[in-house]
Amino acid sequence: MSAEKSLNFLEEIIENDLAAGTYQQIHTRFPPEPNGYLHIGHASSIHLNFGLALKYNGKCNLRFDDTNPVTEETEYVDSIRNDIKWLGYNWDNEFYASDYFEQLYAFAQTLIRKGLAYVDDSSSEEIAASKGDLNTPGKNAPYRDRTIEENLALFAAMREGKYKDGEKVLRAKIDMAHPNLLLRDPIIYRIKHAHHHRTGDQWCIYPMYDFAHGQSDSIEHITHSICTLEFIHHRPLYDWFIEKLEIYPSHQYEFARRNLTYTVMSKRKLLQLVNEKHVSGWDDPRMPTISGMRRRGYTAAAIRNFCDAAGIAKRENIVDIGLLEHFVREDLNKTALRAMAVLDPVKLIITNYPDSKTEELEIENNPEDENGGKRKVGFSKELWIEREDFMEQPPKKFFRLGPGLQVRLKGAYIVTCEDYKKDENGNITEIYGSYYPESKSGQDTSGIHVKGTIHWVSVPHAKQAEVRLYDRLFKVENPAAEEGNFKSYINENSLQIVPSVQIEASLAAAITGQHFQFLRKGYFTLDPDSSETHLVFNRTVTLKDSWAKEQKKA
RNA sequence: AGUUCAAUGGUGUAAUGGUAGCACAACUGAUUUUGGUUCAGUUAGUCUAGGUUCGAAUCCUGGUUGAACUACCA
Repeated sequence: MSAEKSLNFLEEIIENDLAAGTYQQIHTRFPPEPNGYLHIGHASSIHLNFGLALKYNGKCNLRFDDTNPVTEETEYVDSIRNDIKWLGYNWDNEFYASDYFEQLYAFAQTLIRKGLAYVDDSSSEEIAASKGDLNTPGKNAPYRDRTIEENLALFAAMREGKYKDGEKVLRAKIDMAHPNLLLRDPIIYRIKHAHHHRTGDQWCIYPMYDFAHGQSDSIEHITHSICTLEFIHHRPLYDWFIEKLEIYPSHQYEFARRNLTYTVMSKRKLLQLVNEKHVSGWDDPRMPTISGMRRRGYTAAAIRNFCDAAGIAKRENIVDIGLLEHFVREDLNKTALRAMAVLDPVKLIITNYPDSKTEELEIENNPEDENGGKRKVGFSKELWIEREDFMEQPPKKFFRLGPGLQVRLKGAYIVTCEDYKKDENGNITEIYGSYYPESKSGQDTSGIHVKGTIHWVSVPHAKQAEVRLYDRLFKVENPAAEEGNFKSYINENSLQIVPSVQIEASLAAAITGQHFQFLRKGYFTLDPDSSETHLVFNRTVTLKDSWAKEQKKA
């Protein structure tokens, strides 16, 4: 009965391939370079590659594209593995491009033997100069016509470490006048006397991306090699190597990378934010990294649902961060335990409640979950309530406290505001009200109906915690597209620390990564910075607030 | 300027020559012991000019706009 979900262009290609019998089983791969942390864009690619394998009963490899020893580190490998698992995916095989260095070397020799590759002694500058430009064909290098034997010997000498970095390169012999600059005799091997995170000092020559990626796909019999749009110009080269090497014909398909409003996504820019201390690290809760979002309190399910809803296509895009937040709220609404916390406290004194009396009230943990159970919350004469829940001169539709106004205290009683006290600066210091004993939650016989319910924390029962409120990292929707440096658009108020928030006692038992909804205030999670004596909560996302909207209009 | 790719409500994404749909956002209203949730509803779109066709978002041609490509990065 359910409406059939439409296919994206890759699913269509796959279904056609499967139907035509081109493949019995599809095989995809997620191929990160271990030179940084994964972000929401990678999540999109992970969800795509692993999701396709799952949907079509295929396989998906994790392959680290580690062909540049100077940028890659084991630390990144570990974080990438961890993030993928956290997102809920398991790879069929874990491979490294560096596993294939010997094979890749042999492929290069094959190309030389076919007269399709040569060693070039030109400097980097000379190569760039002879490359031509978008409108000018390039010129052949003087070393282009060396004999096969000479090339073989020189390439072997390169491997043996006879030359310094930059002294020689191996180039594919294609066409220096090709309109696609990438086919103007691309460099396929370069000399780097550098320590590799896995192969150590075994090699001093390393294959370039173009000479490693397609061949790695081919070695692994990847059927659908999915990458982002900027590699579209590489596809002819990808195909050329496979054709000339006569190896398993993997195919490359490109989709548009996922951009989000109010953030940046390029690794280079994210690295700058980290290095220049605009954020506390890769896992700063404001970062669009998987680790940052996890710390912020986003759930893996929310991220997966987001990726699913946003879909994929081939056009440039920038998705509203609000869509991600929607799925975070949707997931957390179903699962997060409710609790009460007063961020900006002011005291409410219930004048007709006995001085020494306290009560243990039972309040539901999650109204969305019938089996969620209840918790005990202490109640007494003096309560903390939110400063913004009281107004001296309340407007028409203000359903909170003000002189003469009535509200229900969540899970407790209905109170009427009678009086309030101010200091010499006009700040409210105390609010006084009286309660109706017969209006107790769950056994209300008062017959009174109130429009508003507010949260509260009993003063003698309260614990304290630090709360970190996050706003968007940038002031503009698309910082990367703005004039000038993207960093000039950083929102300097993206982190607001509230050092002492009044929380209900049950929150003292919170554990890192646990999700809560602080009633009426938003979703929060315990930050790893917390200790036994000092609790720190991150605000994951606010609740939707139609009152705030109403006020904005006024 | 060359090459390549793309263009559907504010945003993202469907419709595969035959009723332009879905989600988010926005806006109404109802329900609500969270101004949350839930429910009902409203607004809003095929870049442009031609062509093919009984019929075009879809195919063709021109234009416009955007993106990518000139790293010994991936």
